[in-house]
Amino acid sequence: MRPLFHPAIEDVRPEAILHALADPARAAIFASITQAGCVQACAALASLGERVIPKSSLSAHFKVLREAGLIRSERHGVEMRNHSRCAEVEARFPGLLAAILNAYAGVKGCTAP
Amino acid sequence: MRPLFHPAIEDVRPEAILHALADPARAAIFASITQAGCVQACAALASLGERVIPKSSLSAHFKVLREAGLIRSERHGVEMRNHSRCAEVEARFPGLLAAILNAYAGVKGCTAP
DNA sequence: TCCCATAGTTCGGAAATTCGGAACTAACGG
DNA sequence: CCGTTAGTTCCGAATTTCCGAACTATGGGA
Repeated sequence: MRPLFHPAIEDVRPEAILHALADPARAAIFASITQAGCVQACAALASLGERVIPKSSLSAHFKVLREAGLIRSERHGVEMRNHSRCAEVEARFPGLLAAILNAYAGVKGCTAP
Repeated sequence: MRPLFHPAIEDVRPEAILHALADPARAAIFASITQAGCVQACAALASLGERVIPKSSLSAHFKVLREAGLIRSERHGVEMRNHSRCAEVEARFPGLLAAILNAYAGVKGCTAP
């Protein structure tokens, strides 16, 4: 259980970000973290949609987001605090995150009957 | 060899777009088509980077881009003409494509020593 | 008309990813 | 020291991706 790897912002690659956010579950997690500013990790996000995400999958999702450079995670007692790195990413790839989150937000409601 | 399936713009999902463009090769193909306005398909794009892409993979890439709603392909004699649907996508997801292509464009040169 | 060349597509199996349950580890609180 | 909470790791099953080989479609001669 090493100190968790976070890429430097200049090592962040666009394909990693797109891949990370190409999964609606991960995008929802990231959107939630970004909106809240700081969320107490996994347990709090286990059921964002209607689907319950198993712990192991959730852990993997956080790892993908972390290694893509989208979030920063640090242990705080028993739990994990996740911060969005959106300011850094915004500086490097202007408009990217806003456009992606916006795109998802736009279709969320369209699934209604 | 059916008439090729293209989703209606309102059926286009953000996750499909992100997934399609999360592959640098596909992103490069899409960028090329978008910049040129209309490109004579596969053969013309077989070696965008340093890597030669086999025909079957190229065909699969075009299929992914097409089914994500990013391009429109139509047969024109022996070859295929591919058009970017960026105007439609822009109307549905404002700023998305520009931000993504911009992000890729920004790091392309950073790989220099 | 028949055959060839060009441009893509489909098939099929190997390689790489993803998913999720079970077991494991870390950090407190009695 | 034991139990509980919060996450991580392991590993097998299911899915996806990759690419060579075979196939299909279209146009141009001879």
